[in-house]
Amino acid sequence: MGTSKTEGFTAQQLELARIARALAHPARVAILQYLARVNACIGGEIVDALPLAQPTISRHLKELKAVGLIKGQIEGVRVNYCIDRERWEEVQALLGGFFNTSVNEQDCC
Amino acid sequence: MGTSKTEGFTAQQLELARIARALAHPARVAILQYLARVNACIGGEIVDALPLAQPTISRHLKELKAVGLIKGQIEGVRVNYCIDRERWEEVQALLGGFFNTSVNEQDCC
DNA sequence: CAATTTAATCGTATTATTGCAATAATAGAA
DNA sequence: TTCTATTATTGCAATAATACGATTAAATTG
Repeated sequence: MGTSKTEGFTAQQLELARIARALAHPARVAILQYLARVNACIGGEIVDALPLAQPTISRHLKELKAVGLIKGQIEGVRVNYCIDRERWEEVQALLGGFFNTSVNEQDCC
Repeated sequence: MGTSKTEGFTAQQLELARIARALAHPARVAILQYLARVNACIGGEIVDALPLAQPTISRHLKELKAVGLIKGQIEGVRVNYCIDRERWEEVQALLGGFFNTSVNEQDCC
């Protein structure tokens, strides 16, 4: 049905999936890398840095904002975007915890 | 257009997005957690453990296999699934590297 | 105010994803 | 071989995601 079932899954599983989905597009990965690399908060130069049209990037920014990974501050005509460091570390910890789940040492198949 | 553009992005960005997409569903997160938790390789009990129909889970397993996070070994009528530990650690390192990107200390907006 | 600049939203087209019922495929058991 | 058990595949239907042109909104400038 195109819609993911939510009943029967834990809040953590849903949260992990939600975060992963936010990262599940090269443009959004690129945006985050760009914002992390540039020392200052950068506005619409993101559009110049990516091979996508402005409305499309605006959409991707919106999705990243929705999961809290970035913030946008209106500054006159421009908008300064930056990574939300607090949330960034929160997500890092969540994903780190997931991947640190003890995986059996010997491959079993 | 429903299809992500791939030109203009780095191989690493595409790979990260591909991995994230594999994790972008609670059922797939749950499957990985289940396989990580259960000490032995478990076959179709996954179907009993999740609130989804068998064909749907088969589909999710296929996607996890496609990114290499799990392996399936046919054993008679059953299939033993388990996490591919090598790939698991590879993905862990990739995501870890991504999130360890130095993010500016002071929030800028 | 009019013009400009920048970002967001709308409208639309196209493709992808999700889910399940039905069916097929495969291997072992009777 | 026939039956059973288990997993994969197919065939829909519904919804989500992606992309971009056109437009709108908001603030600044002249």
